[in-house]
Amino acid sequence: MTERTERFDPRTYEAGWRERWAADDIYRADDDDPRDKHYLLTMYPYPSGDLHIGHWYAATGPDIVARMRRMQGLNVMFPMGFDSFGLPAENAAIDRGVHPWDWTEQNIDRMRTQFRSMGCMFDWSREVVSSDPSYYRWTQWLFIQFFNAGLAYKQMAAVDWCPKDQVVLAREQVEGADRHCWRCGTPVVKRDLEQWFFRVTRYADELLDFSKIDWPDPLRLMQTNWIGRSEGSEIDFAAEAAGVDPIRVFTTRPDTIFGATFMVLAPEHRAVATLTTDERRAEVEAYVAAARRETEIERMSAEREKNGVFIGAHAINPMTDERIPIWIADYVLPGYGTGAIMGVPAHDQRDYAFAVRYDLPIRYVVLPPGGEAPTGEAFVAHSADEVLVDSGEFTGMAAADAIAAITEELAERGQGEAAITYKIRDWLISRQRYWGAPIPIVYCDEHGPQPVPEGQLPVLLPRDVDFAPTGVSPLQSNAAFLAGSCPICGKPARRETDTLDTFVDSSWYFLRYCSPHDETQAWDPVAVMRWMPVDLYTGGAEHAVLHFLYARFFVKALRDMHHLDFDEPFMAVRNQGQILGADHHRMSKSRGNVVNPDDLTSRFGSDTVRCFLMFIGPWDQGGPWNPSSIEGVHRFLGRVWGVAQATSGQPRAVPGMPPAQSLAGEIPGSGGIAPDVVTAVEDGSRGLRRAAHRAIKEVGEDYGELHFNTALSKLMELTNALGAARDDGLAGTGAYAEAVEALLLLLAPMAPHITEELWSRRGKPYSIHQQAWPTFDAAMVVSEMIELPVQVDGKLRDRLTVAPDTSPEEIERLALASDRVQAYLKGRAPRKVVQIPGRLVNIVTPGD
RNA sequence: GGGCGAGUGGCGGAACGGCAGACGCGCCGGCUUUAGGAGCCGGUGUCGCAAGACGUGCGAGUUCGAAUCUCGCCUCGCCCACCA
Repeated sequence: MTERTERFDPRTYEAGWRERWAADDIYRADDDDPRDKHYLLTMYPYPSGDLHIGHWYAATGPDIVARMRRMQGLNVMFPMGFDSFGLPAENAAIDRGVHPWDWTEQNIDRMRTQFRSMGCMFDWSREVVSSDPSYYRWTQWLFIQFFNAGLAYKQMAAVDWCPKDQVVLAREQVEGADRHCWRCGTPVVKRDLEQWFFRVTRYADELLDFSKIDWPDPLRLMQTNWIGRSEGSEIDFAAEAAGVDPIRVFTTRPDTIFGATFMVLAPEHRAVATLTTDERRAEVEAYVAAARRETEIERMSAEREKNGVFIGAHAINPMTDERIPIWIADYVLPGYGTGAIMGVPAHDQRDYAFAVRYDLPIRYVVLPPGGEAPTGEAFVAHSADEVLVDSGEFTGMAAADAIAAITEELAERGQGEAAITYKIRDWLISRQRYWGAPIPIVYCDEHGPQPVPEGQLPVLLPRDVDFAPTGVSPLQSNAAFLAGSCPICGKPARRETDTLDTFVDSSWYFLRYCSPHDETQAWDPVAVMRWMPVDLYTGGAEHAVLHFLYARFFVKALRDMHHLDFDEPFMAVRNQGQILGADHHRMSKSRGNVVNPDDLTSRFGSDTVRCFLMFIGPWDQGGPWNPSSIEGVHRFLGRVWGVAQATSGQPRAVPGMPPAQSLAGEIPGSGGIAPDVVTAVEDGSRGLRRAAHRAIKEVGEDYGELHFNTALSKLMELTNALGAARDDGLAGTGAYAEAVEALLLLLAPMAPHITEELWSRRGKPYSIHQQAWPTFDAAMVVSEMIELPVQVDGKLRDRLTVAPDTSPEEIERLALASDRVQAYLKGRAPRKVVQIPGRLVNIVTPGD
């Protein structure tokens, strides 16, 4: 008889095991553990109030890997914390009158509890909270290091301003064609403000080098495009007016210089004021003023018609010695290149449109060999066989060669040089809001901006402020906070009231995890040497040009300041996909499509939710929420529950079979099968063992590659094989026990509770999560007989069942002997026989 | 406008250039159950009684053999976008 087991009800055991794991501290990562370290990191979340299903999705993947690596004998650190500075806390305070401190603390408490219900192996003893003074003290210390190294500076600049959030934004935080705020979606405007920056641009070149790290291609590509390196030349165009400096332009196509028939300056270009002639001045000033008033959206729109104003002055084309008019136009951006261009309408679409509108000459100077100048459009091809025409001594030269030759010629004359330009700008880090780390600077009337002495850190964020957004920092409303003193002369000095961008906090939290309780330094160098760099970092791809860029910059800058001795923070990065709402939109409270995991776990238990999330599809893909198959995953765990507790089985409808019980104990379990036992049972147990060993091989590989969906499908196959084996009377045999134990160990990372429960019920030692990962026997993985497809002209026509070591000659003989093959050959000899060992045979007919 | 990625059953999705559709959902049939639910067994790409034919967005190509590689289209998604 199949014995009765208790009904499968995860609610009876899940919470109990979680409590025991926490009490026993089994996930603590010990600095002194002699085994090899493995640092697994998943992005710490913003404590928005409730854990949603996306948090589960993001955390379960790396948790599975962490658990497997631990079972494989590595000393795993898998920490968790909270990115707890930021605007939502402040907005909640404004909307609901809760103080940001309290709002944040309540949310963290709540989310910590919810996180624990997932059964993830986070080492909570290492938790960091970025809004805690014990953390931001060191964020401030880091700012001072950057300041002292010349990597933090304050400058007046035209910056992006979000009118709704009343705060400046970094360039990376302005998104989309309509230039909107990354947080609230409001279109940004330009403002001239004095702001703090980190000098990211100094690291532009090194940030382009991904050779030491294993990151997803799309991520590397996005960063590369964002950094936007362009190689070209800077060229001086002499101004016609006497006593005026030449105007320098940047171009990637110096080979087209003979076609430069005008010059365009950005309206903000500093030469505009001196070059503009008196009769053009009124119009020019009006245009400049209008350009400054316009929003970024209006200015940057590509669809917009080009417009500009002639400033009355002329420059000299250094190659043709022609006089060319100087214009200003807002399609030339002040912050890129030199803020000035040579207008080559024949070879640039924008210049072409501008020239057509203002009737400027268009001269084609680079064409395909033997080609003719197009009419009505610019020729912007970049193929290698373009050739210069009408270009003086360079006529006939290939464009690629001309780029170097013309640049060299200009360099010899002292009128230009090869140059590299980047799109990336320095990182704007100051914010005019309350809930962030105060920038540790004081302003002395005599000594200017001075860093707060390190011994006086942290500069505490005062509780008592009016944080209604007014466009100036709320900290200005607190007189006591404002009153600092100059570290040089001791006289009263006003404190900086801007706070740091929260991306500064997250640019180093992975370092703090290494020694989170160190009160004397940002990190203990020994601990950082022990744990860093991160072996695998997982998180959402939405941070591609934000956090990933900043964190790399931090590590490289700190290395150059001799605070770190490695180049890259994250050796491998993988992005999980996003779980969308059932309506295929991003989950958001306003859409009402947010899925709350608490409801699901109370119905199905945490294991089912974990497995279901991993089964949805490829982890890096995500997808819309569709809970219809969660029942199937729950049923699977129910089958695991059943097969793992079967100690004997009744052969089902197999006439003439001896009772299964009689076999129990006779089969030692490692291949030594009693010779006289019924063949069917022998085959069954060998097949079961093969299934188990295959699963060990493949599930381990899949976990390592983060292919959780296929790993689970293979665990389902093993479970189904166990179910069939039980029904064939194999429960109680050694092979059966081996397969059940393999199943439990392999499933443990994904479903930690049920496997612990079943492991314990089998009388195995606590904890399954501290057992060694199973190993497979390669010989066990191969089948005794394989089925070989036989194709005729690439189409499947028959199958052969042969031993894996059958010779090719024998396989060919068997294949040609097939009636079905002969039906297509019609007595002729094959033209060719293709064999892929172990895979298939293809017989090519002579054809008609 | 530029770049990147993806198109496979009713659905989520499998498939080192080698048996397309693993695994699961759903559906159909059966067993069990007073019923509902749950469970178990079998079936399930399309057309066809069958033999068989046809099938991975469309069209070409490479190959003995293509979902997979190449080229050209179409559709969807993401990123960047007057970056000289």
